[in-house]
Amino acid sequence: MSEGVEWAVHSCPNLAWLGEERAVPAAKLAAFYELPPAYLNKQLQALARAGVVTPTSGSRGGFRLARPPEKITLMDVVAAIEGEEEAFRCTEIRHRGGSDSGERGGPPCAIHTSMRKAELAWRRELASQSIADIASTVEEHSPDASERVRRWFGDTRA
Amino acid sequence: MSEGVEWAVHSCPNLAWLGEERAVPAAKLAAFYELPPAYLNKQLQALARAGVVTPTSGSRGGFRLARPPEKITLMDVVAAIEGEEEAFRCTEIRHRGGSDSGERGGPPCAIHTSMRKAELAWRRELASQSIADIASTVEEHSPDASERVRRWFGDTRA
DNA sequence: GTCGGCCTACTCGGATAGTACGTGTCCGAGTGAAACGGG
DNA sequence: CCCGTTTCACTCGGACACGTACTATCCGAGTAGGCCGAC
Repeated sequence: MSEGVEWAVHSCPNLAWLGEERAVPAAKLAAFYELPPAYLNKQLQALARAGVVTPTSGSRGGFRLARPPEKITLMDVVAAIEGEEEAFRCTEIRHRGGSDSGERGGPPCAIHTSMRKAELAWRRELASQSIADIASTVEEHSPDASERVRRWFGDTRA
Repeated sequence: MSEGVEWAVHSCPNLAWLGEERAVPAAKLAAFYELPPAYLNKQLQALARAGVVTPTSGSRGGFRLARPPEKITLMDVVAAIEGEEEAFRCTEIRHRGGSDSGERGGPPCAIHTSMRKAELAWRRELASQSIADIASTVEEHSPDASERVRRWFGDTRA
């Protein structure tokens, strides 16, 4: 799995804490985690294309969450970066060479079915957890997290 | 996910139907599915390293299942090809730059925990399905599958 | 007829190129804000 | 003092190199089986 997924998921709770009315430049988020600014920008662009965040150009521009953090799931973020297609691609090799029984389609590919079943379990688990859940868990362990984030992103502004 | 996973998983039920006392060369399996022989051989080598199949050299050599198909899970095969490490790698970016609270470790990374939870659901689902289950499902839909496989792999031998 | 040795053909196994995708970087188009000047 | 215009700095967005890992291939080491000859 791409490393950009980790960056994108980490960015979201910060955007949530900073509120929906405030835009954060990719460069500032990158500085927060010491990441390559241009490359993090690329990942945020992918989030924007997927409708997870909304971009704003010009001065005081940046990215903000497109909807309340309760409505954004980990599945949304992962799908935005990795793509919607399933990881296991069935190329129907059972219909090739000596294994071909002649009839196309017919019974579904048992292996494809099994792999998809596992992948659906993964997707279901990711879809059951929202950015708000992540933010809550973090604040539960360190209650000053949101305040620290707000201060850090506010300091360099003044 | 690598395409080799599909090839490896498809190969296993065939090895199961052909019995444990009979070895099948990689080249013959490749011909069965019209795959690059040398490359399929590479995947089978990975299965051998993981202890899923046992290789045999020399004439009448090849690969056979290392244990009964009921004891081989999809997880075993996928892990043999893709590796044991989890897909989402947490690089602890939360402890870098302005996000660093000073204390290493401390509370577990909430994002890592959530991603791992989803991945465990995936692994559990894969581990719950054996090669024997796959073979049974296939035979349920087309009862002559095992017989056809045995005949095809036997024909070129005589 | 049987046994031992040799030879051959066949198999895996790892080392070696080619290619697609993820990683990282750069510069330009567009925009919003702020500064400036005139009314 | 207020408003319109201009300028400017800042942001995203897509186009451009680089590295790694998957894909594909080839050739050599090793082995099991079969053949041949001697006993």
